[in-house]
Amino acid sequence: MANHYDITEYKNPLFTVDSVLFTVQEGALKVLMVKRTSEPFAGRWGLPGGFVNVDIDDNVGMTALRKLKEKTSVAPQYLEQLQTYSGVNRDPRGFSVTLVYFALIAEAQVSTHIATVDDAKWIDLNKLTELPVAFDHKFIIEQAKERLKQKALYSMIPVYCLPEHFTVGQFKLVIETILGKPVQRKSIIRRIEAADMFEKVDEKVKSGGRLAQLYKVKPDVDIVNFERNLSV
Amino acid sequence: MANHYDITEYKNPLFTVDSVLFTVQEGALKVLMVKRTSEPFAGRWGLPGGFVNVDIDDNVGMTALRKLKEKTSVAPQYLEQLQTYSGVNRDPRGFSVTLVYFALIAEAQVSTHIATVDDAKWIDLNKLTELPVAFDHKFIIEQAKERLKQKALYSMIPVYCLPEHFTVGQFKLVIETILGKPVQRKSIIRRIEAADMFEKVDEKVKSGGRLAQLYKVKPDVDIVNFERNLSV
DNA sequence: ATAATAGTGTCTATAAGACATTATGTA
DNA sequence: TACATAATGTCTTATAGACACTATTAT
Repeated sequence: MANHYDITEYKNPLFTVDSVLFTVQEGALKVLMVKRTSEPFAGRWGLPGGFVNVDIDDNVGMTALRKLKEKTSVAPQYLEQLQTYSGVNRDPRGFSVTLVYFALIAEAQVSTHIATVDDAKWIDLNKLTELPVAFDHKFIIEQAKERLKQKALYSMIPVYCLPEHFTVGQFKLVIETILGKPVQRKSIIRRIEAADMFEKVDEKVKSGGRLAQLYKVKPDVDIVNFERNLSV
Repeated sequence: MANHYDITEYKNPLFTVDSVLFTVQEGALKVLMVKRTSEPFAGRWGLPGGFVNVDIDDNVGMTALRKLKEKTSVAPQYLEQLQTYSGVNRDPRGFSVTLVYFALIAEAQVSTHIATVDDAKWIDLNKLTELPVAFDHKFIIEQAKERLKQKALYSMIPVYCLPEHFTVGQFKLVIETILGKPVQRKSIIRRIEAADMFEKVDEKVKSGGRLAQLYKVKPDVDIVNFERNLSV
């Protein structure tokens, strides 16, 4: 082919796909970390991820899902691209590029699986400083957390940390955990109504007081973005 | 090294960096396109970009800047990551990954340079359908445009399509061009004051009526995000 | 004086915050 | 009955939209 651009002339950067999978468990924001068995940073904890397998992955989103499934056994309820991190110094093997995904899941969906493996576990974001972490993953997790906090202000994505059926009280707790501050129950109810993403389940559950209405996400709805943030 | 992960075992995906550089010129939103001289898609128009040169690029942001500088001679006033696009079918050479940046520049900064080269030109977004475009770049440009519109609702980034000194009237025109609908002059003035990103220049310019106050961006300020969108 | 654009004043509309009130469950 | 949590009602607050009004320039 004339003018064919021969890629073998170029040193290709190392390309990997990692994911920051968040959940809310016992009123704490947690992130899934994996104990590394191979160099570099063997023995330290890092984000679940790895290399693209061009023979089985149709695109890099599938790489992220495949690697997450290896650790959790299921696909996350929410997945979007966060950012790409790159540099000549972030990996001792040379110039590296990591595409990082940002994911949410209900803890109950994966708790039994996580409990059975010993190389993956939920790390409380407030205890991340104590953990020996590989690469720049601590920094990446902080950026992912900021994105999550921002999105929690103008969208309902925190619902993807909840089980299929959930109450307003549970929703409130998840949002408050993510934001690190209280929000008005009334504001959440108003948004549940305005978003038109949710429907009442014909069932109520105990709550310590009056029975609480259960809600679920309507099938095949998209995330609604509000025009205003909750107050910061 | 024990457990060293040998990357030569893996077929590495093709990794490139492209940029969607927008400007506003004569009341129209335009994007910088480059005529491709090499395969694939030789002769078609594509986004400015190319392969990382790991010997001279410290990170992929520098790749984007280097490639843009080749076409415009200057660095854009605003640059951020848009998204990564990937797939086994988007490039005939095989599985490819493109990290796309999203950039803004004042047209006056580059007009003379663009005029001297014949492989790069500004394409009106409304005339993009007529142009033979390489890869999935048409789709990518549409997504970049959506991001720009969204950001114009809650931030002042459209200012990066303006020259160093600008009037409220010019700012208004740029925002309206990006959003494709009129906005209240008053709303812009309110945000200019609230953002605390701008300062008055001790100079006014002709406008067809009363002289218009010039503004400029304060040095080293960050972009302010508002808690509310302009109305959609 | 007239037209044109800049800039201000101010009323309305919308959605979030605050918080009192009512509802309904358990101990 | 006491208490706890759910759910509603409603007043306040903040900021954008609408638009009238004033200011200043050129012709």
